[in-house]
Amino acid sequence: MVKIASWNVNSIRARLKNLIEWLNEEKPEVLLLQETKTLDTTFPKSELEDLGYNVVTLGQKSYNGVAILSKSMPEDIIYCLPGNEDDDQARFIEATVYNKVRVASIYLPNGNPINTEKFDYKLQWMNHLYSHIKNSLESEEICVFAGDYNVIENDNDVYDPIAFKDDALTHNRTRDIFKKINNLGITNAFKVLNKTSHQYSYWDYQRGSWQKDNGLLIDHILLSPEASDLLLKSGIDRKPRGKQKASDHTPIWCELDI
DNA sequence: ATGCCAGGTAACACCTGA
Repeated sequence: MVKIASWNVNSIRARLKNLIEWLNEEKPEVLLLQETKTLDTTFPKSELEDLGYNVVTLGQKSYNGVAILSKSMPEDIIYCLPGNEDDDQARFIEATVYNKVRVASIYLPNGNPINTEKFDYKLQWMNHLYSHIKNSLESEEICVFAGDYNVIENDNDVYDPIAFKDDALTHNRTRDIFKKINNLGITNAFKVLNKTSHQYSYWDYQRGSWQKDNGLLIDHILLSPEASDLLLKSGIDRKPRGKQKASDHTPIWCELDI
């Protein structure tokens, strides 16, 4: 059994204590990180290596940043979304773990406000991701595309759909590309096993959103058919969001029969 | 319409996030 988790930590350095505590409790074999917000040179690599993880990072100063932690040695690492080589934002890293599982850590652009170049950038980035996933599926490998998608797939994934109309996370153009990705033959690891609606992975720091459960489901683990065949369990671990100095996102995870 | 909160950077204010 291999447990693969994804967590937007909102700064690896600010979250290191919480992260180490969670790794010691949950012991995932693989963790995909987003919004590490620091350069590769200032990433707290040795602290995580001390827990038995191999660490590969794509860092950036202040913003973005993704990483892969794996108890097996990551191989065949790519540091950019294929076809998007001109991107200057650190939002994608992918590697092979356990000799046969292709895992990608994805930090998809937020895209707000709509009707700006930020939204165009998001849609363009999503189109590159669609092409990459389409190409990857042709390999018939075990593929796990996980991360902060910044997509609210439907109105059951948001506490107040009215408040999020005209938002880049719910916009029809955003949802249309996400639907196209899912229609390639992808399985959403959380949703396929957890049918209750309004289960969230993100709660704003503001307005007491956590206390009121005013959340969003925007973190997703998407599986290729070969990965879906191995899916045992999945879930969202709400515990870290309730701690002191929490990230605004909480980990999402799945277990594969490997 | 704006700030609410949190993090980073740089400098004690401003940017970004979702």
